[in-house]
Amino acid sequence: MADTAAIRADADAEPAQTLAEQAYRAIRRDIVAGRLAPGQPMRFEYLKETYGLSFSPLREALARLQSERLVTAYALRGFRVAEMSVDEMWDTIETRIMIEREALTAAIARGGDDWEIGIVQAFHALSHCSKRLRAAGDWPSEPAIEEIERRHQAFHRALIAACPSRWTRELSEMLYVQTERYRRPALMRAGAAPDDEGASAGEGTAGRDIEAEHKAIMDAAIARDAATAVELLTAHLRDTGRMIERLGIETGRR
Amino acid sequence: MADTAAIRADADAEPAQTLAEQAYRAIRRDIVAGRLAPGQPMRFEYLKETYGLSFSPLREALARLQSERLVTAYALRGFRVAEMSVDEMWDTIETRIMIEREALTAAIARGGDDWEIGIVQAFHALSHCSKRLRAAGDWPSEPAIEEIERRHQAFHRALIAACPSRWTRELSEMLYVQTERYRRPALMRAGAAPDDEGASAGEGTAGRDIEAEHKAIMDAAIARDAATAVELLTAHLRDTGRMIERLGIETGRR
DNA sequence: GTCAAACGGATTATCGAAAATCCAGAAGAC
DNA sequence: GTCTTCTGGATTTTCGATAATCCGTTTGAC
Repeated sequence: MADTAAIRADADAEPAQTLAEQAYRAIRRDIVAGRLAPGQPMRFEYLKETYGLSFSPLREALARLQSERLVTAYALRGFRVAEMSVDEMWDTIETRIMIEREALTAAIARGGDDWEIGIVQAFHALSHCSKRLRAAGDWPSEPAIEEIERRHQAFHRALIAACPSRWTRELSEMLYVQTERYRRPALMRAGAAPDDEGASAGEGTAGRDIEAEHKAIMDAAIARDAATAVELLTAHLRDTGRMIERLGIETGRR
Repeated sequence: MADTAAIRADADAEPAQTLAEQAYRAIRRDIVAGRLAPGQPMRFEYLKETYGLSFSPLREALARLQSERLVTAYALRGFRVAEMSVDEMWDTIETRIMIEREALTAAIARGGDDWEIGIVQAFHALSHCSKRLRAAGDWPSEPAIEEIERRHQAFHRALIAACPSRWTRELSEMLYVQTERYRRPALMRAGAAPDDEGASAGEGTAGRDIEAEHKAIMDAAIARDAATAVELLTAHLRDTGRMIERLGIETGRR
């Protein structure tokens, strides 16, 4: 059944059982969303106030985020939000491409019905959500963006869900978060919803029809055309990189 | 100059500045060496006694190790040493192969004199250390094994040191540690030094001449023969996997 | 006899205070 | 005038105690 895939589609579906987990998710969310600016020192006084937690769970959260390169630790001088740069972005994207090519190939070779259903489902969930956002017309709200981002991640996750290698899937996940950290603030600044089609040329997405790109990848994957699917995915990720590069990676301080 | 490479060759060269860092390294070392058995619960009472530290730094260390999949966290039920299995081993090895193929290719394409010198240096350091160990004759001591393992890692790190992608290098490092966790206890149990040649067939290394394998990889790399180097490295890692599989992955409880 | 609820011991997660460390600026030596 | 040393305040790191949670066992009901 597609149950598992559907349930797992929403990342962090399970409630946070400990404050440390809660802190970890909240801080990660804020870093990825750009609410915590790159290089910004993460003073405990500030974190305590902002997240309403005490030292211990915050420290544990930062320790974990350090391993994922979202924060940088300076011994005896605290933590800072990890820096961003064009070079790092390309390194992240190219590494992600390397891993996801492998993952997608494996998924196409081994995916069953659940896998196909999961992809179609995730695609439509994303597409539907995206349309509703465009229909609303005005500037998208924060929660709306959060939701569309979750669905976007769910789609990319669904594509490789049938890859049997746990390491490959988890590394993909980690690098997805890293790239989202670049993509999302760039698009926000450009005034487009993160997954908007950008019908007007010269806009944030520069005339790309991202929904169509997703559909093409999905179709190739389900048609078991690994070579095409992999090339389309690679192009999709590189195009996004170039787009971000055009829009600039500086993020708005708060 | 090869200075940086030489200095960095010894992992964890810099002294641990905080107790949390110290705890992190010590526990990681003990897990990889097999002194902490897979699945074993990591009770804080025990950890406090063993490492002479208090809750906070230990928790922080475990949080980091969790990200590297060396310990598993169970919400409100503490931590356990991560489990091991043949399937996980092969997943780790194949993922490492995927990443290191890319890394080695890039390093061969871009490596300069420093890189070549670093490899030769690391190879000889390992080989020298290995010989001395064999000359000693008797059962190798723990510190001797630790040292040879450090040099072994340094050699593999030197091979890809010229790879420009930081993500690729760091993921290699992480997966190296994971594979060492399988390789080392298996070889120990077989009664061979971790990098022993195993001249007697049927021994732990089953007649492999590991030093020769390393030399062949090194020679191909320095000759800038990427295709050969990559195939040799792949075979080297897979052979090690098969060897571990033969020796079994159960580790001795303490 | 089987099942569910409740108790008690053990363990973890969290907190807030205490100790250690760092940084910037002032005072002093050359 | 430049460099070194000292000092005070801010910040991090660490600790031990407290509160919350879990698990195995017993008790009681049906």
